[in-house]
Amino acid sequence: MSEQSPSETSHTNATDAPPHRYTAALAQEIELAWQERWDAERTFETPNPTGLLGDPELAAARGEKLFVLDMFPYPSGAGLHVGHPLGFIGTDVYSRFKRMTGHNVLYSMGFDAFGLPAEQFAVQTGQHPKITTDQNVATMRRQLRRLGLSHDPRRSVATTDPGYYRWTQWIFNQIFGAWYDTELDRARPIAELIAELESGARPTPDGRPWAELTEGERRDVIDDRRLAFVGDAPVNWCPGLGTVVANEEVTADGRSDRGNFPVFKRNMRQWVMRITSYADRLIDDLDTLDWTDAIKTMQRNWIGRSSGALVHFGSPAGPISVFTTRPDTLFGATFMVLSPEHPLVDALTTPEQSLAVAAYRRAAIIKKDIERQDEGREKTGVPTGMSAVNPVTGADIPIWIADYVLMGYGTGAIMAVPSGDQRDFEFAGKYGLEIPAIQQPPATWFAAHDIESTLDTARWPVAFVGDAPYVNSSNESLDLNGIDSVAEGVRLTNEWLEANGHGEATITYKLRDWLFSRQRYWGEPFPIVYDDDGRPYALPDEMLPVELPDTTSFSPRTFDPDDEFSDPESPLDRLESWVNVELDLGDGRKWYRRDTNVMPQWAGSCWYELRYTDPTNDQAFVDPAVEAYWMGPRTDVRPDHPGGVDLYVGGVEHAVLHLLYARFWHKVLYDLGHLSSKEPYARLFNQGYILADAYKDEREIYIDAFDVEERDGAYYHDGRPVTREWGKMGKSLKNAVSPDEMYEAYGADTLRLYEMAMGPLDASRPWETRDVVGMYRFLQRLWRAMVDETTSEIVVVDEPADDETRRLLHRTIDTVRREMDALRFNTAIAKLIELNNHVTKLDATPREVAEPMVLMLAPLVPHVAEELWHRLGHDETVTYTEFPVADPALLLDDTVEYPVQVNGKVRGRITVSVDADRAAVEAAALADAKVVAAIDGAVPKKVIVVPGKMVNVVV
RNA sequence: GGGCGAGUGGCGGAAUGGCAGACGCGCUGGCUUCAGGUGCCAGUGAGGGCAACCUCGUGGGGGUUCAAGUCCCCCCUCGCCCACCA
Repeated sequence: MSEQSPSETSHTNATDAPPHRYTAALAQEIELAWQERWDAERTFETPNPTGLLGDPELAAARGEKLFVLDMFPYPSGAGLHVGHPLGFIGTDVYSRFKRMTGHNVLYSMGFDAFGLPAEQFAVQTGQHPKITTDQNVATMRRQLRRLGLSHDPRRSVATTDPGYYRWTQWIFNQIFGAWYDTELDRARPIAELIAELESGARPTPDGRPWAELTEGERRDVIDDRRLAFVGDAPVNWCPGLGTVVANEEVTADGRSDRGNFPVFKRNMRQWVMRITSYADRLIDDLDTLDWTDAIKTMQRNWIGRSSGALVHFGSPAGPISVFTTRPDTLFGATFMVLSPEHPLVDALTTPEQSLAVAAYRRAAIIKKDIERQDEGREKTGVPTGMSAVNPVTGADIPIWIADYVLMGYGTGAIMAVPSGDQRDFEFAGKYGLEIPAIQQPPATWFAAHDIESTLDTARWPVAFVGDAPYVNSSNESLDLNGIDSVAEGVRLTNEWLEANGHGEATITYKLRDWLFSRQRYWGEPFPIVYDDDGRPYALPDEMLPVELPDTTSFSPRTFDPDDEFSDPESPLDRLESWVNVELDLGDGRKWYRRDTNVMPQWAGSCWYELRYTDPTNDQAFVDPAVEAYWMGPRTDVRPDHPGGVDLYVGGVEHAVLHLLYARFWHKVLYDLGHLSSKEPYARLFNQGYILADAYKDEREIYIDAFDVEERDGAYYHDGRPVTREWGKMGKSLKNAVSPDEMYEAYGADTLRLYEMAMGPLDASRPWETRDVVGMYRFLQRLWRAMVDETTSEIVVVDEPADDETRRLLHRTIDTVRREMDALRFNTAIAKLIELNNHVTKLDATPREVAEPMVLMLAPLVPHVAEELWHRLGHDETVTYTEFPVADPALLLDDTVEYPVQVNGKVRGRITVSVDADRAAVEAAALADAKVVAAIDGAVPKKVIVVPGKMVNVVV
């Protein structure tokens, strides 16, 4: 039975739509069939140039390499909503487009599956996190496949797979086995440091010959230099989570990023990575990256490089160093302020002041940052009773403590220059401290503050900051008076400080070293054991991976969130039989204790893009030739191209954490000679978010957004008024739309098309379910233009297209190619709809238009495009079919229409030959009846002709 | 307080300094239908006019230009990031 009769149709179809209309049911049928065929034919497998996935001939035939990457997801148990795959659809469209324009595209998807949520879910349900994680990964793979994403399935990785984290541990050992050579400005293997120490080329810290050091002393010297080391340093202890966390995971109000528990600064022995050694390179190499300025600025601010000077002030407790960006204002430093946590506070406090100081310190420590903010910027502090000596004036200046000076930045102490710093100015004003003028502000400054020009600072409303001549700024050997440049003042002061041993120019960073250990279960174990003296040893490669031991006791020990003095306890500590291990590390069999920390969740995401390139390699984390092929520097793109992924798409929320850590690891691996690329991500594109309305009732509780009714601009739920707000789509706001609903109603191609059409990829935009139907109608019109809805026969004709249609086709090809290349899919879609709307009006669709139209749509709606391509008589997948190329001859018409403006307003339009010269265009414009009427007899002063664009007559 | 970005119809959004509002939603009218829906066709920035057309119009105010949504200055609003960083 090949034909259906009309009568059958009306009985079998409740909606009496024609039997072969492009409906949701047909879309689903097409989509599932093609997804199966792609799998069966291994359509999206991408050849490497060599190695296990190597096929050099196919790789060459596919064309130029292109590596397209998504930020890989965390496989949560909640399932996807339509907001999640926005970026994935974008990269898929781009990858498919690039395959059709002669590129060998690496495109894969992995899962960032270690971390707290899986563990917390496991604790709640009693299910082992491995089980729930595997289930979630499987679910997510299925959901992503249903969208038709063209990933190479062989290259998918999960960070929790021992075959993957074996290499995460191996990289850790590389970092552990490296030190930073500040002269060569790169990391080097620790063996080279030992060789230099042994030969005497590099002196030991205390100058004694290497041979005279005991074995223990040697280990201390070496361990002190490692890029990954166990340090006893102030860390962020979060009792509520039962683990320490990195600075980057602590919010501005001193709470944990996850869980929102209080975080306390405590000294503890923890793993630390020396990311600060790379601070300059992490800033400087941003210039070589094709990233948005917004993200680059965030990274620069986070690293927070500022140049200035360390100045040493004499005091009864010895020299106190302060950091300042304005050493030139030293003559105006009339007091000094220490942070309440500063180690010298006790030594600098007189007995008379000790009660007041102790009370203030206690209050400062208890006060949470959030309370400090509540109090606004009102400065508080107490004097210690002692004084320091200002090195340029020789004057005794009082030492205060105040909580506006932070222990975590600079040296935790400042020189206070009240006339040149607003905070110091406020503090001095409050406590009646001296405010000598050291610069003569310009008249404009006084005018702006509406006061007369005076050096009486008591009448200034604010401190002065900027270039202005110095006054009161000289001693016997340094004279800044009259100089009106801050840069020059800084230079002269720094010279003087260094010459007189009172200080030196220096650079300070906000970036701290990276706290790398966590007292949790669901993470990568450290490949480290300790001997009886507590010294760490990296396990040799052949003992990797150190598998996460199976246990039912994976709950972390958490504490009362406010119990600052609790101590972390790793779940792995409880596994005595795993912790104690007998090994031969080249020194005979001995007992060791394993490290019981796990790595932070960021570890696995620091290098996953590298593993995509060579996922099955069990000899190396990546074959150097494979890495060089996919990620090597592209000097053809720009001379200082650092290499890396060609396009990385993800949300802006990873601006500092993941993107900084991954760059750091990549640079270490580059320094150690394992990589050809200096950076992991050459180009970064931040996609927007899908937003949706969310509604709260009177109790401020979110209510299901789909039960809300709108009446006259107000919103109601069960008849009661609710308030509308705006947020990211998600379960917590109760406004998530599932992709399954969209497949059911329209199919995956419509969903893909809608997400790409709703706006530019980098902009956030609101989800509107009712708008989706527009793209569905477009696909129906497309289908109808090629397939008879009653008979399912192809209705494309072989007669040539008329001239107008052909020209429109080629203009569309020209634009769509450019727009897709620039990731502007929304405008590409608009052009394709225009073309289709034109084709719809023709009596029949010419093949010469139908085929390129299908090919142009293939990246966006791959299933329906494959189906139409197949029905048009092609056996091969569209995936590697060449994308249409516009014929330049058809981009220009024989005639061109010019709007004619009179004084900037359009008054008429003329049509002239495309090769009419300026004079001819002008003559035609001035002859146009409407233009003549608008000019109304006046003599044109000037006629501007913009060739191909327009004419403007000025009268 | 600092940095970055954005303000265009009822809505999402288009516009290398050169015809503002492409494309889609919604809305209005029509065709199809017993009907509803679906589908199709046409119209749709505001105001005026029977009409051809005219006037106004891209957050507000100034400026540059033959020409400004676009460039410059000031202001307002919103979003994001950082925030007593010495």
